[in-house]
Amino acid sequence: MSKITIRDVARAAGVNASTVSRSLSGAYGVNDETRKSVLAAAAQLNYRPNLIARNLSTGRSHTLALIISDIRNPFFAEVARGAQDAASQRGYDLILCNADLDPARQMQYIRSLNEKRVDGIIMNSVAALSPEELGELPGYDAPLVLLNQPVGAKGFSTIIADNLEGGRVVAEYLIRKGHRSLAHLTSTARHGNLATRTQGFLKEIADSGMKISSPILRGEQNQEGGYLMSKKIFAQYPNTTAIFAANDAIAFGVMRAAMDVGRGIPDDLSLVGFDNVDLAPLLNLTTVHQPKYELGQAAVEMLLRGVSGDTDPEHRLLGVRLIERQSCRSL
Amino acid sequence: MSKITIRDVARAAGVNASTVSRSLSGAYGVNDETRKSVLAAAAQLNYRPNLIARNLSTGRSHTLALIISDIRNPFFAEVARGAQDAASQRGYDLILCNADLDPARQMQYIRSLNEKRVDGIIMNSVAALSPEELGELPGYDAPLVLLNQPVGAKGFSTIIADNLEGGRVVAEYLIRKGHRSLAHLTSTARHGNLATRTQGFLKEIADSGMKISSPILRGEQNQEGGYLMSKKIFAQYPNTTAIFAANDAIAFGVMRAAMDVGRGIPDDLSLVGFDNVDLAPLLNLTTVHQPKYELGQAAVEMLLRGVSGDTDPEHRLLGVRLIERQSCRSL
DNA sequence: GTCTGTATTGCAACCGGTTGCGATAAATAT
DNA sequence: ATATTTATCGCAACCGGTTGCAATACAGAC
Repeated sequence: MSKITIRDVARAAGVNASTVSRSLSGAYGVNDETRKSVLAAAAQLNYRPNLIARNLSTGRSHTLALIISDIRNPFFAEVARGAQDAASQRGYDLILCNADLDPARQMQYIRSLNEKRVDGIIMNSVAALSPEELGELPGYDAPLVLLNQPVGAKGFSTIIADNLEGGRVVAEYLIRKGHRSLAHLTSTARHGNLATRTQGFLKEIADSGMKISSPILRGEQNQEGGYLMSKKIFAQYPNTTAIFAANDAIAFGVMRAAMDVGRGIPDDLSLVGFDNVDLAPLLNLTTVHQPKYELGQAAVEMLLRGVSGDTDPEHRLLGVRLIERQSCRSL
Repeated sequence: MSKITIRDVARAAGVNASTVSRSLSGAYGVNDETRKSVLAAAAQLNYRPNLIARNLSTGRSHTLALIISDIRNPFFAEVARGAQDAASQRGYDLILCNADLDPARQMQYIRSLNEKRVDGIIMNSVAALSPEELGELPGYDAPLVLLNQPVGAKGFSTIIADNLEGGRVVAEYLIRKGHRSLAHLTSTARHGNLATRTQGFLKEIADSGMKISSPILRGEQNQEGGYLMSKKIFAQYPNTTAIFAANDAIAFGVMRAAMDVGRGIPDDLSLVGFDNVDLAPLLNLTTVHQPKYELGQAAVEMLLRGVSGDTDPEHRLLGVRLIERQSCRSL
């Protein structure tokens, strides 16, 4: 169809291709009248620039990429939306990549996206990468912003919510409510994000100076995992009065398990989640709100700062806050 | 960094750039030994092909795009995941676009994606487009697959779940359970997808030959909308025994409203949703399952069939099924 | 009237691949 | 031994833009 090139327009307007290019880009150095006639010719022919050609000569693709584990996780959906909005607003497109926490696939995406000359990449969960893989990262051109990565000395920009503070406020809240037999449901300690919440939680308990029990269980970080871990808690620590789930998905699993065994929330069990996903309000779950949309948005901003030449890494820590609903009671 | 071009490799291997190109692409017509040495030189120099350059000469970008309203809608997240998996498997990347049902933004994306020479576009909800905008669509190069679009004579491929049948089975189910005072909560009749569910629902009621009331309320197609419409139902049609929500989000709003006024589900009110999103099982919502992942997957397959030259439009209707949980009771 | 300065536009190279065609050499046919 | 086929590889154009530099024209300055 539209195989009209800049030279076709040039011929129609009776000028050189370079003049057309300059007219279209609004560059200084072209007479107003010629520009008018060029634009007219372009409109007349229904000319559409070929951005691939432009990208080749300018070296920028005006495309960013987001590598996450799974877009079906509402947390990432919200991040993706923030990122796409920010990108779109600045004239960039966003490529979506689901890597399922598989390091090999993450690296595969990194490689192919670099060959495609994307202008920047936002990547989640580098924690699972091997040292060799991490070492490979700086060899690529596209600037990288690490999402949900604790500040490291890796030379990359990072952005993350304040998980430490988040864990802390949960402990503070539950203690204030009079709970002394807590339990914490989380995932592998290698998952830095969740591990930091655990740290903040335990530190506040220790700092309180009170005698508080808080066994930690580890399982899958989803509903199913929460369900299974809860069952263990009910069996092994039957007098637990409050559970801190490391994310809302786990908390939902706790709810299901509690329903199964006839324990009501909050009457027979208090529960706090983390993330504040869309369903948390519906299920009346008290949880810690993470600024998910803002995470995606800010990640893009940092990336584009990197694109325009600013190269020294930046680290942002976004605030969190406890959203109190009706899943906890005072003892 | 990696500004090593195919000519650098050529120089290192002592051959012409064209030979390098052929060696790399595995094309017929290059001696095994020279290929070996070319590959060795490429590896040695850590050569990475520039796909932008390749795209320019071959005319394909190996990139697809998905235009939806909002990725935060779990329905679209699932579709997106299916689409991205299918694309990735075939060596394509997927650009994500959120257009919020805004026709102007949809068209803006279409235009810019075409300038970027994407190889195909999957688009949701063309219903809102004006006739002029619809008329503009065929002027573009990238093949288009319309998602959730009733089969039309527009010359585009379409893919959609069987909403008519979905609406029908809900009516059949509720009637069989003994309900005679129904209510249907949906959105604007201009939304084709939901409208078709309504059609199927009403037709089955009519076909049943029984005396059944079923007022229809229209509002926003989200939790908030469901909440508000439920309140109206409770006020205006207090003896309604069952509600058919046109999607799960609306149904969740109904749940919240019911909780507010102290009506239990299913004891005091039966409820059926549509979509079977992730949380439906958790909330015990009986609903109609749509093959969301498969919709995205199949859309990509259709698109790639179009890319390889097959141009006649194809229409796929994917089956749905009622998932019975505990949100309805028999009267 | 000549000189210098500025605005406008064209020329041609370049971005980094791909590919049709021709040249060369080696292999096979006659 | 010569003619013809076949395999391999280089040359150069091409994809469709961008951009540094030179050329031209026209202005005002002297």
